[in-house]
Amino acid sequence: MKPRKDTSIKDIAAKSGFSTATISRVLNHQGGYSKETENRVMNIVKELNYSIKNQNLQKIGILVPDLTNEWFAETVRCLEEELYAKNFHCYISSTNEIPSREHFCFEGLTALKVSAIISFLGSEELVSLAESASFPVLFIDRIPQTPGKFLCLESDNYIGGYMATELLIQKGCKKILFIGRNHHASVIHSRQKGYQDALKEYQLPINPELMLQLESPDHPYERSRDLVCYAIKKKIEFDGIFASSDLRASGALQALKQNGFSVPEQIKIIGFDDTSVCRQCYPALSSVRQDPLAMARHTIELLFWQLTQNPHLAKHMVLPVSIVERGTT
Amino acid sequence: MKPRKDTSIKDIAAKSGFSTATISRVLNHQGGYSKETENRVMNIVKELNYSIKNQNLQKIGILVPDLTNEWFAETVRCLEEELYAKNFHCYISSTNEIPSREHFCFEGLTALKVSAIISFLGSEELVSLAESASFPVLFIDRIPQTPGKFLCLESDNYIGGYMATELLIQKGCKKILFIGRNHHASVIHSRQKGYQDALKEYQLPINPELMLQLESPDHPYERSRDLVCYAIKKKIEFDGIFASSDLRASGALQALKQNGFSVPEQIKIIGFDDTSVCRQCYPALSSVRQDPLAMARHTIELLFWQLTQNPHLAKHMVLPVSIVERGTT
DNA sequence: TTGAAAGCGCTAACAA
DNA sequence: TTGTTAGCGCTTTCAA
Repeated sequence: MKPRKDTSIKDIAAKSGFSTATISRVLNHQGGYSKETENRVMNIVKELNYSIKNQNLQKIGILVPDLTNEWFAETVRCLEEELYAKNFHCYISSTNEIPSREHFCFEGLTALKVSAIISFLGSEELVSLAESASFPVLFIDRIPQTPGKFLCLESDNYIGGYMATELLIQKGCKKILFIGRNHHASVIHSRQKGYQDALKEYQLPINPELMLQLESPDHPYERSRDLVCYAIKKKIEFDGIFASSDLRASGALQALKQNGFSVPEQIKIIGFDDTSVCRQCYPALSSVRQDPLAMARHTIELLFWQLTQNPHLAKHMVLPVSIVERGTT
Repeated sequence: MKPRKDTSIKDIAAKSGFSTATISRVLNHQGGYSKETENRVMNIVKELNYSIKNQNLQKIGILVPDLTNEWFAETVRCLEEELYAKNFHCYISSTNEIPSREHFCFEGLTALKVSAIISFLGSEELVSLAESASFPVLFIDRIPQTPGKFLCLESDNYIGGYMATELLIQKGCKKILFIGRNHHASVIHSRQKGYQDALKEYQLPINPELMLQLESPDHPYERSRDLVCYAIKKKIEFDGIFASSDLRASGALQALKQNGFSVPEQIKIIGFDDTSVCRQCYPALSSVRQDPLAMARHTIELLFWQLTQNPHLAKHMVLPVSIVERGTT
């Protein structure tokens, strides 16, 4: 920690002999100066340790609900890599799943003068903030309920839910438990819709007793385990479980083991996201994979299309998912 | 996404009848105006959708090596909560464990005109960047090798390593495998030193063959599992494992199960960090707990002390760790 | 390719 | 409590 007073472009101008205008041009890569001038200026910039504070970096804000969720963390990481390759800085802000925090975080990113925000949240609040922003907002994963006006990108959660359920049915399951979460986010609803439609398609009854909902996003493993234990205690019968996330599936698996059920012989399980926990369970957990890297690449592609071509672009893109079968099915 | 041209405080001044100076004061919460003025101004600010872009928010940068590591993600989350309570915005930047990215990320945060940076990285590079910064940098977890000049905060990794090893010894282990990582970070070295000193204290031999090092931070579970499988194949004998992280411990546990060893009867295991994976293993994993919330609280306390009192404060703080015993010991 | 000078948006000193 | 005014740091225009 050094100077109290920051060096300004005036200092660089003085030391280099150029005018502040030239320094400004060089720092903003605007062109209209010689290579030699650039070198001289940049050397003095380093020498004086110019704060960069005012340099116009390319900035992207990333808004997430929860970084302790591995799928978010991994997708953010992929986004960072893609953005780094284009020399964009990215700044992450997390609401920690607190809705009232969304406004605060969005304003925080806005204050950075970012070129765009990539939002993993699509609440009404955020849609309204995005509408009045002077830069594009791209929604991914939890997209708005009416995606019409914005760039939106999501995995095919509906088909994922359908395929997961279909797999369990094809393996002989007749009574499939669904573990969801009470939340307005689009992703959970789509997965549950896929589950219900698969049951219908195979002429199995849709039993509300078999659709369990967690109340909070915290401790998905423990809450899900307890929920399944409770279902067993209540003598609810089932021979398959489709959980809306891997951690919930893993908790369910634990509940079954504790109660002496054999997996996959008596009861089969499949999760969603294909995160690392799948490979750490025993038996290893089957899951619906949504690829973080593919998600990140398409996001950045859309974003740069937006930034460079069409400032009023609206588009809704759906990425395919795939089944990864392991020991629990 | 709306206006091409941002509204400025001039617009608000015109519309409200006040001068730009008053608007500036209100926006920066500097006081010296009536409650009524504030309300009038803030209403027009909302009405005109003033960009906030220039509003002087209180900003803190957080620099982390890897957000997919649960301990980092959880500690960052706690930091965010503490900072939110003080109305500070925080901006997270991750190097994704790539050393050459440190400069890029630090500059990115500097460009935001943050009041301070909290860094989970303490490399030479960062020390040099911190020295020439015009704001305080607080190092936590992976603190610099010569912490003298800065605010530094870490868990007692040495004692943690010592206690973990001691616990295994007291439970009867004579040949304890250590799983570390080839990295200059202070934390791993301290844990390994604690391991070695505990062995010495109990007059057990320090066998280099029993100290395994992972080469990369990626896939700790898989790499650790493979490493232990390899050790078993090579007929290296051991009856206890101290792993320098929970995921490495979990991978080791998996390797033992695959090879037909019973845990904790034949071989005991303990990890480090006490992350959620400990409760998801079977048997549940014992671990050395370093509390994310305590870490965050002390960090913020030190930081605000620095920001409000002494601008040239240097201090090295060490937080206690505790053993959490579960099924693997 | 460069500089002088004007301008923009914001802050701070001072006066009322 | 508020406005006037000067000033700061940066960008942009215009002329050379």
